[in-house]
Amino acid sequence: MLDGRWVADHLDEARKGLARRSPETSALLDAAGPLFERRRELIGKTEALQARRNAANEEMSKLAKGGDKATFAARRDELKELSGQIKTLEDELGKVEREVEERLLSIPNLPHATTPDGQSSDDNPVQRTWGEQPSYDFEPKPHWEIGAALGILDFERASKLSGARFSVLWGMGARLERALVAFMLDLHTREHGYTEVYPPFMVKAAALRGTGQLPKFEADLFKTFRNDPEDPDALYLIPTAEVPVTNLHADEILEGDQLPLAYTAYTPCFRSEAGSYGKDVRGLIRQHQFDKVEVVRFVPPEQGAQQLELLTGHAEKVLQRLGLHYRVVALCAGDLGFSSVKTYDLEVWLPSQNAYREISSCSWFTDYQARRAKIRFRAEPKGKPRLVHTLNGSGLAVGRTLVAILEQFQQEDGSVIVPEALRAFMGTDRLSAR
RNA sequence: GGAGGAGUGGCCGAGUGGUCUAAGGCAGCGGUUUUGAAAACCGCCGUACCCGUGAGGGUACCAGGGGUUCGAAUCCCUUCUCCUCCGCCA
Repeated sequence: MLDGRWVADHLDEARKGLARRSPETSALLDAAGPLFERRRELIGKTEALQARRNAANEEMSKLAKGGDKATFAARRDELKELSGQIKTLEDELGKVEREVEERLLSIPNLPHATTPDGQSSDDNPVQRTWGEQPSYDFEPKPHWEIGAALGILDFERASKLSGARFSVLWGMGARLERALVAFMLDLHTREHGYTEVYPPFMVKAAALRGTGQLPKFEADLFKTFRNDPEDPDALYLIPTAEVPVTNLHADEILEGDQLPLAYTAYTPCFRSEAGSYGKDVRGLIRQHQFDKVEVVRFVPPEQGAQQLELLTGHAEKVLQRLGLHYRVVALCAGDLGFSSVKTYDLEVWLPSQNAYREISSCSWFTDYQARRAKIRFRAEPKGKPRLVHTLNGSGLAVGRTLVAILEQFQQEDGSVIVPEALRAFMGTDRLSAR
């Protein structure tokens, strides 16, 4: 979340920044100024009375020992009155603070100066393109046809088990999924310096609040409960490893010389995607459950911008090693994720759709997540704690990588060439129907 | 799931209603001493927020929330976490 104090002091600047996302967004600030003033005022009043009570307590302590019952009783009655006033003020202050907090939690981050203007994904400028767009002297098939013909992809049985938007991988399909996870984790740990993490796949609401999924995006999540759907301790299935991995350091003060911290994690991801029905109804592109290898970095604020380039490069390396043609776009302000100030999407080429499709999203959150999750560090051993900057990116979405491999490396006879980098894991250089 | 026990500052640990601003120790930082080091001694040593240009002042926080009281780390209720034993179990 944004710094409430900064927002109160820079309302115009904040409003301008949010307006780059959308006009409605900047309206979220309208009540912020007066509310913050009210908070200040209440803190002043409350603390003044609390100070009086503290002073009186000392006196009461002496009176209690002195044995002057009458004076004691008189003072006690006065103080009862004071305590009542304090209680009222504290309750009021609590209400205002909760309201400030609630509002701040639903205000998105301010787009970075280098984030391009624009309203939708159509306005995202292409930064660079890697590799040659492959050409085929036959009509390239969609991955679900290729997968069905190879006997490795099964949506009918998945539907029997779990309904729409689930999939079953068979045989070499399942193995390819596993190979991709292992390949990606190996690359990031051995060559890019990431520490591998295996986190829980279910988290508390606090973790989701820390990274920004809650309170605004509850509808996109799967929530679990035992008896009571409103149970405040109910757990959610993670929509991305970003959530458990970023929150690993919630409520911590890190030492400056530990930074940057770099973690990579494989997890399944669970998304309800309530708003997206009708899109990508066929195939593996949009599923309620999918695998992803994520990379997450905790860095000093000064390094945020350069670390985004570094992290994006690490995600790109996966595609490069696999030989998959892709491009990089910069998300425009209107298309930017809630917590991000700047995001690069990697888009892989899908010949059957004659389009580039998102396979990774690499974002810089400045101190927005760190403030929510209270992730701080000391630049100097004795220095004041400061908020870190967090970044993360998919490295990569595994299911979509599998899709890209099937589609880009498909052959006219229905077989699929296995990329060099995966052959040791797969034990073969080609997937064929038998 | 059942029965017990526990949750204090980076760590250990004292503290069961009023010198409250949490004893003491360890670790850490600064200094004295020393040719240097160790040891010893002295000092410092949490976080957030509010007021103040500043020096500084104030408030809150002893797992979380609520309550009793003039006053709570200390009593009561509740949630969570951890430990021990029993049951079940990949």
